[in-house]
Amino acid sequence: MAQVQTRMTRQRAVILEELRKTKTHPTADELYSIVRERLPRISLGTVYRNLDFLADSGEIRRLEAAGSTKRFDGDISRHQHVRCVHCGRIGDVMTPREAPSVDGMDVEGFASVLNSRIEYDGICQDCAGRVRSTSH
Amino acid sequence: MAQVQTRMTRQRAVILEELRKTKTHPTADELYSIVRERLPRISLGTVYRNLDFLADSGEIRRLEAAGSTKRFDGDISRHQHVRCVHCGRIGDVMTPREAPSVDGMDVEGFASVLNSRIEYDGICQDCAGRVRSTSH
DNA sequence: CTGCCTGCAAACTGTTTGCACCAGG
DNA sequence: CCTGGTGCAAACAGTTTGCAGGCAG
Repeated sequence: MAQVQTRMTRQRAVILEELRKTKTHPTADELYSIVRERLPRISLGTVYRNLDFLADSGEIRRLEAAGSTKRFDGDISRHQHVRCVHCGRIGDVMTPREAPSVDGMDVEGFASVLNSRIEYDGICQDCAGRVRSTSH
Repeated sequence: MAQVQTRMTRQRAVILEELRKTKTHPTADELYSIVRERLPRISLGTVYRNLDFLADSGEIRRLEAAGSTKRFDGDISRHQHVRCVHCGRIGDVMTPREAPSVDGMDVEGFASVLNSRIEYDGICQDCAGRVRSTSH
């Protein structure tokens, strides 16, 4: 169950460092272009592999958010997210409400309920501006 | 802004009917194979187009759930979902907790917060059985 | 040295779209 | 009829993976 071995390659280190530095909850692609400025020859596959690795080992968080593209967060402290319904961008909620307990919850067809989470939908400032100018 | 015109084709009717009949919150693909039993020549593209259409016109609900594959719900009443962390399957929560209000919520970078929703993670019975037998 | 990790490219999955024909109202 | 909807296939976007060589420890 524990990791057999871990190699801190330059790629892995830079990915982790840049993810922790940014506050934008980037997709793998976005992080790829950020990291490429420091490691021009890194491949997208490596970014994916390391994001998976880092998420599995608990150093970063895979966001369980709606939307087609996965996003990642270098901040693993417990906090909640707003997601822009137009572009999928994610922001941090500063004053989180308590998510309800799942103790004793019983759902048909489910063996167990592990935890709950509050998700917020919103409109980010960029999209708000864009909608105002576009007829939509 | 209103729909210009709407044609209730056989395909659209069957898709809507089958989606309302099932309780499994199917993906487009799953619904495709259900519908194909009645309309063997229907195309997957048509299923996607109609799911989009029906969701936009409010007759069905696109589930804003985590996971890579979109799922749809023929039940548009307000209720909450548990999602299996292994297979993505979705179940209905029978006794929903109230989702917190978003009045006056302010998030940096966001113009507005529209609504909140509680999501539950769980393990469905199928996966629970499978995990027990597999070493994982 | 050893074998985990990388770059590269091809493969895959889920979804969208262009086009010519079809059929609902 | 007329124009939205359909089937089909090709195109896309995001992600995963096989392979040969590279580098961390």
